[in-house]
Amino acid sequence: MDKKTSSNQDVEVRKGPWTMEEDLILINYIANHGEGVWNALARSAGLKRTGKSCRLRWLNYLRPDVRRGNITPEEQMLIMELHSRWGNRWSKIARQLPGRTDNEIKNYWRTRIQKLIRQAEPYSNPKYNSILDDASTSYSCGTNDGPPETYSSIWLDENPEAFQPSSTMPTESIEGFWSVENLWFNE
DNA sequence: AACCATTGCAACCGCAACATC
DNA sequence: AGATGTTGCGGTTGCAATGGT
Repeated sequence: MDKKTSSNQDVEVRKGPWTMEEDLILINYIANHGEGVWNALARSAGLKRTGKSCRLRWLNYLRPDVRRGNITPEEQMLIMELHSRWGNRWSKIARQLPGRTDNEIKNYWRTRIQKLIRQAEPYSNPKYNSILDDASTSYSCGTNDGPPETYSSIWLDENPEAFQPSSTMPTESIEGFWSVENLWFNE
């Protein structure tokens, strides 16, 4: 799983989890040269990764402004709200949540919110089923005749105690920011 | 303690859109 | 106008961590 050889001409391409050394190389290179054409960047930096892989790693984990973990109740509400409006437009949703990435939101949706909705299913409210159908495939974008009741209202129905406005935001926001040290040693 | 099932998440893949030549 | 390369997006997979028995 660790190393593989790409099909084109003996160019060794690493796959799988990034190492700390690779992260540091990428961070340092971008710090010195800025973001550029990712394929060229990967070569110039001496990384045996595809440009695509470098871009993903940078955007999702290494960028200084990326917040990781601890999705707040406010953010969860917003995700539900926006998903009810836009469907699986993860990058669009992510732009409304500073520091959050489309990948994180997508994962969060699949692992947490879908589970939440499924748990609500036994109550056999038709709205849950329609939401699940839509969520598992995709919304037809641009239609603004969205559901009158949103996910957030459903979620609040199920978790009335969970949302306490403005209680947790400041500290968690700060904790969400990374450093190379806590990226690799404190998690 | 050992095994199995489930969960959460990082990373990859395929595709479409866009840019450049 | 077509070929080629790059970027961005959404879906999916693989695997480590965790929980349950």
